[in-house]
Amino acid sequence: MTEELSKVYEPKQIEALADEIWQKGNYFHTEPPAKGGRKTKAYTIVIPPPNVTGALHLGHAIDNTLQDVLVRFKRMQGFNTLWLPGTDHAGIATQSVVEKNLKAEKGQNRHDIGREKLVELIWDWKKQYGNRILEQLKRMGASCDWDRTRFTLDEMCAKAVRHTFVNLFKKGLIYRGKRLVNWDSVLQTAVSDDEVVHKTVQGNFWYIHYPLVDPSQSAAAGGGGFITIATTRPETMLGDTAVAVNPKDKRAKKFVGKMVHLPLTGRQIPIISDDYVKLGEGTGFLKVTPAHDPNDYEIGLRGKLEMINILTPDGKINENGGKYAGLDRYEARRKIVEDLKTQNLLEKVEPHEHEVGHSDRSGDIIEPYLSDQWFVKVGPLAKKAIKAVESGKIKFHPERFAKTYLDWLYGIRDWCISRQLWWGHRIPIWYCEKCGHNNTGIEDPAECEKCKSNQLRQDEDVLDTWFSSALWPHSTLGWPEQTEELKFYYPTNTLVTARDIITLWVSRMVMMGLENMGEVPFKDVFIHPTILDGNGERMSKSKGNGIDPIDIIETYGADAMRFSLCQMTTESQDLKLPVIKDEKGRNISDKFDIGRNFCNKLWNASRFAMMNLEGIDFEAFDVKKMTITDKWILSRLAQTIKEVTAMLDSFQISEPLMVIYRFFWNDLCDWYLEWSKPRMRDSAQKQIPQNVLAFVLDCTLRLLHPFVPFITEGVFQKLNEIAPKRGLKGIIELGTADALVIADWPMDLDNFADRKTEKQIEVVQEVVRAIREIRNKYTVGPSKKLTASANAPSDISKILNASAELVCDRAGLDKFGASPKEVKPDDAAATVIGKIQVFVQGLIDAEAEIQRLEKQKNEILAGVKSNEAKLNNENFVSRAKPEVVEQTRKRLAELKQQLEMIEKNLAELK
RNA sequence: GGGCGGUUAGCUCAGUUGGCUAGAGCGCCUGCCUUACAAGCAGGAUGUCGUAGGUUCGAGUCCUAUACUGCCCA
Repeated sequence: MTEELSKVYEPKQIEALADEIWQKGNYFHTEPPAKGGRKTKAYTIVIPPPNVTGALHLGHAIDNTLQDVLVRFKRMQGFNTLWLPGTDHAGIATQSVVEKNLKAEKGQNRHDIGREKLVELIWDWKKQYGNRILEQLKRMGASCDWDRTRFTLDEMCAKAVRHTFVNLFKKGLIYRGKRLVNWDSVLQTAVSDDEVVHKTVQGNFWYIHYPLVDPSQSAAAGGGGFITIATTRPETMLGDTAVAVNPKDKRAKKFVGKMVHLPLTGRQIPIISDDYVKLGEGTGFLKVTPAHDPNDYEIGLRGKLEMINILTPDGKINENGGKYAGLDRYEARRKIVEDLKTQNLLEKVEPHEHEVGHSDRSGDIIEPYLSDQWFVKVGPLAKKAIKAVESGKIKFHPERFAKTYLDWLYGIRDWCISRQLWWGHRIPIWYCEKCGHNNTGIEDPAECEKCKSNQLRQDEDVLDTWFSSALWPHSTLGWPEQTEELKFYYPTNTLVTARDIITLWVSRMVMMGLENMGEVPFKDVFIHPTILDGNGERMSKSKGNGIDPIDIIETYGADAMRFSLCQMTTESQDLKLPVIKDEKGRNISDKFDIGRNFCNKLWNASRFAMMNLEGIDFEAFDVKKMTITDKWILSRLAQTIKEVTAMLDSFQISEPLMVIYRFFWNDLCDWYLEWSKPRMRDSAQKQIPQNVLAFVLDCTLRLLHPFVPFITEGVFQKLNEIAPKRGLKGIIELGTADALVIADWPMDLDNFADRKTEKQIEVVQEVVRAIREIRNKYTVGPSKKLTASANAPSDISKILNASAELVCDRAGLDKFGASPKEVKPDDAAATVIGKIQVFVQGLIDAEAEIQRLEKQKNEILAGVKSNEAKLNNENFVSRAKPEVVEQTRKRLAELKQQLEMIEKNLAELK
């Protein structure tokens, strides 16, 4: 027996209830047909694996809510639906968390305890905290197949990584080379371009004289025996191997081929020409430090210059820096500037604001650093990835993001995949100490494949985390094994993510998916907005403007959070969420009110239904006894189902939700429920509205379930108890299900679409609203019954008279009637809507009435004028589409008629 | 420097291929504790659609320029 539902929506209770049902039924788990799973088409999403070190933030909340909406929608549509969860080992982030703890707790660094011990500690940490974020996702209602949870460092993924590396290496697509990388001197590792954040800092331009070896050259040109260069990093001069000028620079080009003394070093370096030097910028002379600047590096390659590395891995000057060796690079800068000054080689110092790369991880200034790294030659892979999008095999939603992806791939550079870390997939390369050969293999080699020596040393580095993330859609399904899962669920269908990792992750998954599987990893890429605070700034811990989704769930409920997030997810780029502090000092936002209010309304409408469905009997329903309101709500429902289904299929989120919202609130609650109240109390006719209501509510719950799963599941369970069989006998019967999560998505109800009935109800609603407006103007209390009548053309009068009861009920009348001959009673307030005049009796206050009518008159007059202006314009009449002209004529005629009626009423009052 | 967006009510946002008096939610004002819901009900007010040009019978919508703002890339 159903217990009374609580008066106010209590999210905690219903979340626990729904969660229990889902867990018991194991509904999120799925198997491919070959292993006994549903024999329908597959629908697959792989989660963008959150960082194991992370806690849930609103970015995750929206990303995963949207995935869940799609997954629940598809599951209900009958697809064999898999949402595969997991986390990412996040190389640097995780290692530095554990290193920090080690430092704080024991004062040790990683070298003190060694590689093996550190990795062990990180695994311990992962075991303890690694599932936290997944647990948080569960609280949001994420319907992932938790049995298939993966980790980028687990055995399955590691195997895929190993195979990929070996294959690419054997194809010659992985190579080792000296390259300039972004060097983090604190973490002592290369970091990728994406881990470098550029910040504007206040620095200087130091103008330095480089004396010419043969000063007569300069004298001939009227110079002082030196050239001047300007630099923001004077210490790098220790590694200069040339000075470059633009070949078109008339003033400077005569120096090309000459030599200058490099101050403080005793070296001589040539002056060369290179197009990179911009004309008319700076002094015209550019110092070239190929080992410590990316542009200089390119110049160095072109000019075959020597590359001198002057830094140690921890950011000090090395032995190539002569007497500055051993100094920290900034200490060296100071000393060098000082020395230049004493030698009279420093011309001037100018303050200069410029962009400097900082490490996202340590905050240290990034040094371009020449070192041995492993690279993927991405050219051939990128080509295929470009084609996949250009050919339409992969589609971005919104479309414009394809450009971000393509632009990046067009200009792609080789991908540095080695990281000087201990946490990650160790690079499977073994150097032969004897012959120097690089060995690799699926199995660890015991001897050099070339010289058979057993003196092998494995590369110390690990792979970039993105290397394993790039394999995510197929590695998690078992590749390189041809598992049933891989065969059935790959390629996946939709990838849902934010735009900031289109290049880093999306493109790499496409490249690797095509390489390993010969097939794209997914067909649709759904890019959703980024959540910002009220000032349009990204939320972050350091700014203190972040909202913790768990706080929102505690305060408003998970459904309310999901509703609000979905309601805000439009195609616009960003999503601003003004942040306020609650009484506990937590960051929240009143934007979540909308979700909470909606859930409360849904809860109460459901309570109403439960209270009124006592004794419902499917068999007692009789189609012939349906009234206009029944037909109307069914027609509205049919339209809603149609729109919502189409919109969800095209990755719209906010709009379908608002379509249901309006149907549920403005049609079902505001009108149908009210109109059905008296019928429900009448045992002779209650079976009709009861069955209609149970049916409509059920369908509404199904439509809403992807968005607000907990509350809909909870109500659905109650509905199962009180009205086990739902539908309209003789027309339609709803499939029953133990749980809403696996119930069928509402089918098309095209047979119920009834435009004529909807029109009739619209007329009734308009009349009711007109009467209510008058009631309000005259401040008539809700319990006071009034009498009203209407003058309307006979067809409309017929409709109104047929529905007089409906008008009376909603407008608070005891009597209502309409006819084409109806005249305004003397004591009546009057108003006009379209062709209808409505008279509300017993309410005459000439003053107020005149005021009201004057206002209405002015509104209509404005319409008359604008329409007249159009029709008086000959060009409009001759060039606009005939139907538009016709419409305008009709409209004008109607407005004029209304105006006439109002003026007549006014005249009578004056 | 290159690319992609945004600018519509006090706030957050809709506005499909140009076409009735530009919409929603929140907030605001008025009146209601009407036996599902005050997290509610009924009604109301609120906009020179960033600016300037242009195309068109007609522009929030298309084109050009410009301002402010955000993000990505170099």
